[in-house]
Amino acid sequence: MAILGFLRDFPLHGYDLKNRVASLAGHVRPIADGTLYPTIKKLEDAQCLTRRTAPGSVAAPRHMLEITQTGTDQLRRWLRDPEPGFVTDDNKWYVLLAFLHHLENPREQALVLARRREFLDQPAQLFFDEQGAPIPPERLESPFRKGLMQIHRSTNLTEIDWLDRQVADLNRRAGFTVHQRDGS
Amino acid sequence: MAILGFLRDFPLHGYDLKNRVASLAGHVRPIADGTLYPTIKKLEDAQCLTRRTAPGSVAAPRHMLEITQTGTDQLRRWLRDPEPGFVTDDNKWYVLLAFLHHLENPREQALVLARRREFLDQPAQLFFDEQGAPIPPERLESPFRKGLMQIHRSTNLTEIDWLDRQVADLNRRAGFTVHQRDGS
DNA sequence: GTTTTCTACCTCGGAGTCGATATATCTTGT
DNA sequence: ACAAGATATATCGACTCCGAGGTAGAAAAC
Repeated sequence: MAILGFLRDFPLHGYDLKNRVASLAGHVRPIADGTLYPTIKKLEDAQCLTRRTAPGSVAAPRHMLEITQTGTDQLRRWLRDPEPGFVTDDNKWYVLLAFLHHLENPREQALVLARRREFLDQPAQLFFDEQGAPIPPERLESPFRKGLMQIHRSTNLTEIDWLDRQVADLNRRAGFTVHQRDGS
Repeated sequence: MAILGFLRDFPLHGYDLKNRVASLAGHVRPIADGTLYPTIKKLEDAQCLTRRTAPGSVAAPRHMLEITQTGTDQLRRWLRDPEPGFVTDDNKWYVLLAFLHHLENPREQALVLARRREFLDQPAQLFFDEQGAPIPPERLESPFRKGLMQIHRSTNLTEIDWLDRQVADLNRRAGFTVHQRDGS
């Protein structure tokens, strides 16, 4: 998703992609060559991107990669109907968010944000006693577990706040669009 | 790490572990049987835990798992000197945090928190233009990317604040410990 | 009395990722 | 002229994890 998402902005070569994906995914965890290049080849085989060999501006020749219509469609499908992990895994969610603007339709964007919002809404019960009964934060003995739940709660509220404002904004814009369409 | 960490609290059987690990790791993403049971076997082979077959209180017979001294040592090694991913990956970091109290020595605990603090300190540069120059948040066109960086910044500050207070507290306690030891 | 459901454990194949290794190109230093 | 180092692409083996499937016991539903 990150590869096609970045290529949707402008054509890039593998080495450049590597750095950009590394900065984004789980912030600045370098992505391995053994992961990147086979994935590029896979996307090429699936006709999601084309490559043109260009002389290296600095060093060895580059393979300039360009997204195709098939690739754009694929990217939009991934964004519109993300796998569960992209909603529940913070790292994956942030990758999705970084490219959600490629999904153009505000209503569809709002629906994806709503899925995240729904996930964040379920109360976190992280720790249980021997009988399997949930332990409330104030009864936790470990200060680290207490902090973990505090941070979790606080960051969730921050994101929920942003999500709500964003969804409202998107629905407003979608409403305008409908109104304009109705009026024409 | 999560398996040994939970067993350090009290003995559990595999099925129970499954639910507890699922609640913790990346909050409520179920862990697959195909991951759990081979890992338990691996830990058993490494003498990190022992198993006793007990009659199932509800249904099929259970394998009650207990951590050994070797297992406790292994857990403490993982906590004391975590792999890079446990500091840079949010999900893994939260798992580590959930068991950091098993590391008993406040000074060692503080050192681990300091590693996380150091990681959070480096400024996040997530997006770059065609020339490779970083794009500041206010010049981002996508509201999602803008929000992504806002949320990232805000949640980082929340965690940094907690980390600083916690490290100070731990160092204070470590100081007391040294003083008591000196005085005795 | 039979099926379904929940508990509980285990294995196999496939997919994805990494780390190590190899190769080629161009620039820079000596 | 040559070596060193950054750029750039690619492959291979090892490892991890998941999902699908299988076994089995006990309780609940029909």
